[in-house]
Amino acid sequence: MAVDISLAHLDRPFDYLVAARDDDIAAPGCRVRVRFAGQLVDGYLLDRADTTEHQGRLSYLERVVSPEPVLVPEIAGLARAVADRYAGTLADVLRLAIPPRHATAEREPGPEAAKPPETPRPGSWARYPAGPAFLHALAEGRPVRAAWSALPGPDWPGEIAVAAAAAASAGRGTVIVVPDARDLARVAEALTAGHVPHVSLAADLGPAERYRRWLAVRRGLVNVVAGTRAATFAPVADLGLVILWDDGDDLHAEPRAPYPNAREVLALRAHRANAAALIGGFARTAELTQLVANGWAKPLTGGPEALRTLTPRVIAAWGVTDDSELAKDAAALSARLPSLALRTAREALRGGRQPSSRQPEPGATVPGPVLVQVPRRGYLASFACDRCRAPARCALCQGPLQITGSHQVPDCRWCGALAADWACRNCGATRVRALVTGAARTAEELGRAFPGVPVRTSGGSHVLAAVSDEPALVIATPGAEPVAAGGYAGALLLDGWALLGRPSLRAAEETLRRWLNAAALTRPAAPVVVLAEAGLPVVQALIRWDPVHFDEREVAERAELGFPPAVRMAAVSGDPAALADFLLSAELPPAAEILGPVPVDGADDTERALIRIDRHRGPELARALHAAQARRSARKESGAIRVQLDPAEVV
DNA sequence: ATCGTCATTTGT
DNA sequence: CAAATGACGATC
Repeated sequence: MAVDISLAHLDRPFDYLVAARDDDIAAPGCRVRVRFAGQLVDGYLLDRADTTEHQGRLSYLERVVSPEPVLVPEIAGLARAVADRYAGTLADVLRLAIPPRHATAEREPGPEAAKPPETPRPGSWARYPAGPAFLHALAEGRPVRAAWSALPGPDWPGEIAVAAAAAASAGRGTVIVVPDARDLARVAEALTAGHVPHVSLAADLGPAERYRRWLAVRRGLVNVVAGTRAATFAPVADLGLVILWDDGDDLHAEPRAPYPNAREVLALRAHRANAAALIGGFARTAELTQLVANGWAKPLTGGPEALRTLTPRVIAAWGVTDDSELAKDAAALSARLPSLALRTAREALRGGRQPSSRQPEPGATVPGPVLVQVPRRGYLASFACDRCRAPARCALCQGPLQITGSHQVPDCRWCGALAADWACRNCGATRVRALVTGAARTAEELGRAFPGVPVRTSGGSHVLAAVSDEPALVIATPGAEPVAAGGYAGALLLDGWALLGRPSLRAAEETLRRWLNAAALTRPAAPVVVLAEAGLPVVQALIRWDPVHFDEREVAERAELGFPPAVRMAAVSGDPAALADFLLSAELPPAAEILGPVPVDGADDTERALIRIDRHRGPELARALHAAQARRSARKESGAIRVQLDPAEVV
């Protein structure tokens, strides 16, 4: 059996005797209680056997908590593999995988088994040249794996539903994971509309309802599950397909140990279960690009005709050679809203003519709501030239500037150099300004610029799911953009600097992801103004709606620099003495490179080291880190050390 | 938390 | 030299 103790040196099965009275209910997978080192602890029965390797005396199981076999073999194996991948313990992963028991829900018989749907029609998958073949493979139960670049527009939940129906028509189950509750509602609605029997495992269900639905899945009464990241481990019977939407969203990263990411777990799960996979979104991640490069997944992208007709018309606020807009904006700059953006919004709101050289869609001139994407509150203020608003960067290392504590002079976030006699490399001005652009202030300013137009806001604790087709300004932070019933008539992406200026390895990729996600909500050929320079590769990728090539370049660059996903990184943190001891005693593979340790900002007495190793030696590194944790926990050494593989932010 | 093992101390 | 004590490590 597996005991529920997350100490690395106890992360292995223990043998117990089963009393005669428990013999018929003690089935593999059920919850049990045992005396372990004097204490009563919970655990899961992994297996029954007639013999033991153990030399000493065996204890009896204290009791069988419930005969319900909640830990099915597929998940037991997956959880072990995830623990190994992330240098964590099985107990920690099982806490993420299996919901708390609810005895009342367990006694209920559950719903009747649903009958599988017919093979679905391809529908909007027909717009993808490889779409019909992909569905055909699913309906035949073949383990096809797709890196999906979804076409812009509202059809993706329906496409997910069709894929799940295709797998179901082959008698196979599907796990669908989306970032948040609003996406989940869309997918659940599409499944219902497509007559695909399913359960939705939302995070906000009460414990009873959550366990009731989860049990219906475990008991094989439903075989399509949609949910947020906790659904990654849903014990779907005869898994045939895993689906992950918007795999770059940081909500897919589990914040509890051992910090697994839904994409990695689902890819591992599909691989182990010989199931198909559909992973993607409007954007691409470096990790998914890597899976394509390895040959694990094949690209599934829209046809050129579909791309041409469906994508918005993206306009960068500043062209590389075009100073005329910049000159016009000189006055408007103080208001942070370039005249092009205001003009575009005005035309979209009242249904004006589109200044397009291409054939405008008839719908594009119909008035409608305009989406305005603004930076999330609490972003680190980034700095820009006071005159031309080019990002202010360190003269020595090109790092981003910041203002800390009492200093009036900005310093570099990367190398720490003071930017005392800073001069703009673009225009020569010597003053910097902080770009503090909160949603509330932008809303206020836009409201004044468009008297009589309703202003709706979505973000933070107040998130709108949808807005009507009436002309309105819809101000939203990234990830909180409401869906407009008939698509937005236009969009303004105002957070370019704040996003691109973030001191993160993923800044460009993440910026493109947020832009594409917002731009995908517009009508075909609707104008989208992005406040960034047209010459930047990330802006070009948006204009051409080509996240794949952008990301391929990104991955190649990261490989040259020795950044993930070309290498595997581990972050190890804790108090300085414990960390030093850990790093010294850990028998890391010789190829591992230790960076740091350095103090962690904002935490007293905590340091962090990064460990870098070739991607193929990831398993070795994880094993060594787990062994080092085991050594520490066996010696009851004080001061916890946190080990995190693939840390999200490697600055 | 509790138990067993093994080295060390203590009592004859 | 045997019994008592205690440190340590494993934990079924």
